[in-house]
Amino acid sequence: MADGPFYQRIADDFRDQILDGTLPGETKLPSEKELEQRYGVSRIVVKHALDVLKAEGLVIGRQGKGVYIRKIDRLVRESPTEYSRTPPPRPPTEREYASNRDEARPAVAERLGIAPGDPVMRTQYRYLAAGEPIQIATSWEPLAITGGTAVERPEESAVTGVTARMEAIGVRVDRVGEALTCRPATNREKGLLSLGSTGAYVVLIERTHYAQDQPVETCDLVYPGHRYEFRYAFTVT
Amino acid sequence: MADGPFYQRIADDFRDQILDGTLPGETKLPSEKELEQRYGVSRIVVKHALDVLKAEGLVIGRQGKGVYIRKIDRLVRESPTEYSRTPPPRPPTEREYASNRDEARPAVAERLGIAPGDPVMRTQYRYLAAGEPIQIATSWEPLAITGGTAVERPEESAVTGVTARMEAIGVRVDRVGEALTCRPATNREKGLLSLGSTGAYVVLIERTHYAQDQPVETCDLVYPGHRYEFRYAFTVT
DNA sequence: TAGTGGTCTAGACCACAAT
DNA sequence: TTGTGGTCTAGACCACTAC
Repeated sequence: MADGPFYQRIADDFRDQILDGTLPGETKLPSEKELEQRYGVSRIVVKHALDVLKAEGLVIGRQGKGVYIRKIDRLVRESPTEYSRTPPPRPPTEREYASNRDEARPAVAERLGIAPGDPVMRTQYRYLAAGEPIQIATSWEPLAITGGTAVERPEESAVTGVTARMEAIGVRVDRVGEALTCRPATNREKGLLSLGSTGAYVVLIERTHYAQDQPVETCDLVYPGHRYEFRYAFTVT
Repeated sequence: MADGPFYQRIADDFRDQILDGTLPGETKLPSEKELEQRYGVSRIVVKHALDVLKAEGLVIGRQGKGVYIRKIDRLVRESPTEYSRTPPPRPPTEREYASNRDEARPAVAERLGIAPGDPVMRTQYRYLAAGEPIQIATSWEPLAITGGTAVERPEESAVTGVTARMEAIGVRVDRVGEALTCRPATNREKGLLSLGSTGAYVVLIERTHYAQDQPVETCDLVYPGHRYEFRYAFTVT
């Protein structure tokens, strides 16, 4: 068999069986006592192996019941081939939001092509489906563009959607860029997304809208990583 | 302060500092002994906290030296806005590959719109930069399409790239779809990508090429999740 | 009440790095 | 030699679940 420490061998055994579907979601793992006997190690080694799997988000411990394989039923984020100016109907989600004037942090300033400290409108969103949070987002718009207009506050405008709102003030969005990365969730994200304390990683999409190569809005979209699949479609020319 | 168990409080403290950049890459964490005293807990609790951070891929333990914050220098995978038929020059990477006739597994068959067990050409790739593996991929093509042609074996053809090879046998690729997910690495992937035993998660892109809505090739692209950023660009119409 | 996992302690031995 | 992290043991107490 494999060498390496016992706890890794145990974790490796289960990880591959979980990932290849041999052990489907909601399956109960053998009890810690049984694993001690099966592998001939002490309880703490078994727990260490299970802790690894928990931290990877593959299993969930339920006190008094057992350790269960985490069920994965991925939501799909369809990325539009073309970002149209008439956005498609939204899925049945609730939305919480709040807008505040703010000064651009350096990272945001760079994305918006403005100076750090320049005034921006920051809007924070949280999307829920069936009462469960499924996405959070933070958007920044330079007040140099929207300040004083009818669409200054994104969610209190007559029209919604970045392209449509910009269009309403004569700014024609012609390009959108997305940068997607994957990382562990911060404590704030765990709280807002109701993620467990272990095995929580998120997918972060940094999205920027441009009008003639000038950024007019940038946004951090944060998704629970284990719950989503991201689809992109391209046309070959 | 936060409540919850000590090991989580410790892990939470460091996680947020690492993610917001307060603690940059290659920083050495305080020694376990020092953390014991700082938090007033036993060594095993400190180790548990560090184990959580290791499993999340945020820190790396170096025996005899200390625990260090993992450095992140992300490679960028630029996704072409339009998949052109003359692919852009490849980055300076080496490539290993092997092609074999195979029978389609059910999951692959479904992606290719063929029956399970139908003959396919399976090609496995591994890409290396500066000797380090940075990506692995597995491609499947129905032999019903390429069998007996000059491009049957992808890497031994005069032209490379799916669109160009298909073009050479009169199949005109007009659409490409990608589905991106994030998950822990399997043992096989850890081996092929030289990933450490802990904190290893990958980004999987399932990509399919279509010609008139008929799948002509499908491919699993596997990237080390912590090392990559994925960019997508869209034109607003 | 019995079985389960969750947290924590005290201590041992090992491998490796720096000096 | 000293300090570091890596692995493992034996055992305690708690919280929760099921019966």
